[in-house]
Amino acid sequence: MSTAEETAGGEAQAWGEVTPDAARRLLIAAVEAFAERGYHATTTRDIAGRAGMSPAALYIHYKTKEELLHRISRIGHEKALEILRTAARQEGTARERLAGAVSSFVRWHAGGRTTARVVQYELDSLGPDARDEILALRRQCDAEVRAIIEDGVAAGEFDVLDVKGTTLAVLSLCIDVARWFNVNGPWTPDEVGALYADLVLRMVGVGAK
Amino acid sequence: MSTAEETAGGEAQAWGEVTPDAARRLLIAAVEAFAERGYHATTTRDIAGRAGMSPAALYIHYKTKEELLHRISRIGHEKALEILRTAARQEGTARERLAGAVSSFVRWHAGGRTTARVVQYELDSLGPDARDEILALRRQCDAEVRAIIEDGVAAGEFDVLDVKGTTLAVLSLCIDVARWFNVNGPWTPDEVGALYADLVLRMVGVGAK
DNA sequence: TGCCGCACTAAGCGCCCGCTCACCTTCGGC
DNA sequence: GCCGAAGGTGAGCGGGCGCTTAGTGCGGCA
Repeated sequence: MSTAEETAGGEAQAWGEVTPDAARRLLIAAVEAFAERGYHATTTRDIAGRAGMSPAALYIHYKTKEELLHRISRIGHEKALEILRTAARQEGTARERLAGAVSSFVRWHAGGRTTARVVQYELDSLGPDARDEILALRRQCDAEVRAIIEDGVAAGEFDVLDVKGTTLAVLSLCIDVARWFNVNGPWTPDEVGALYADLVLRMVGVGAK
Repeated sequence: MSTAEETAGGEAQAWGEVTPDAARRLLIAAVEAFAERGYHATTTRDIAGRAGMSPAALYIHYKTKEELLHRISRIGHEKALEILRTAARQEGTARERLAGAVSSFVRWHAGGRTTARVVQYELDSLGPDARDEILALRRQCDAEVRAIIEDGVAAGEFDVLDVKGTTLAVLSLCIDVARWFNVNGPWTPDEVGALYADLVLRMVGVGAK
């Protein structure tokens, strides 16, 4: 499970489930454009151009530009939730599960930074209904992490003052990786994942070892 | 110095240095609009309207819409740097200075969330020259925090694996407060500041009390 | 009092946006 | 061999954008 996740290679393989080939190319083009310039600064002409198509082709597969963002956000959040769920349901102590969850979650945000940036930072550009749907997924992510921390506290492994606040801080720390991580920077996604797992364990009161 | 910072009251008093009254009103209107909708989704008509003026009035005081964002970013980053510098130059142990820096930095991001959000998240909307200028200020913020952590390590107070990475994580954690903090949420800026100071001390290997 | 300068407005220019529509090509089924 | 559906294109629409310009009301000073 934890071996050949989505750590390796380009970020494109995650979109395999998007079925007509042209629709997938448009979606990937939109992810790149949104990540580079932001949703509002991206034009439909730019998206279609990156996908090698005319501007009108976009509207055969998607009703509006917002539908593209919605689809990207939902698929991305489902992937993030799956990563956290997989880690949370692993065998082992709360400490091992928390370290695993943080390192794989961070690896995803660093390695798939293009996608993660859109998913995590362009949420406000969605309409109210779509945003509510995504926020529900986000609450499930929060619940997974909180459950691990609560387990650790109940088992006497962790020493935490404020479970809710610490959960929020842990997620916030991981998510913000998408903002600052640079592929040409000094760290690999794996290194940041390991560093952050260590830092988070310290936050819940467990020494580095 | 550390008493009546900018903790109290509305976020407007920080802009006292912006001199013609109309220019200040436009700037505050721009901060609100950028924070709500983002830079690209905000129109100059909206900014002028919030300031109670006609669209054309904006161009008497600012050359372009981007100049507004530039001014906001520079003033905001100077304020952030001042907060960190003040905390770093306080008397006391590295532990006390780090806790003070984190709690006041977080208080600023939470209390002045509208401003902080624009300052921290709309950077990419600036042109290359303006962005470079702001990034220089940001590097100075990084240097202040890193200096405290290095002091703590040198004095044997802190136990840190990777000073550079930990510095980045600490700043990232604080900055991301501007993204999620909600004035109607369960915490006050002071509470988040205290919680985060505790979490950061744990990250550098110092127990809670 | 007369006039200048300046902050501000009403109107609008030129552009590019999201999106549409009439038409074209390809291709499997009978 | 013809036909309709699916997927694509070129041209262009209505509109709102950032920004400009000609003109207006008004306070200060000789």
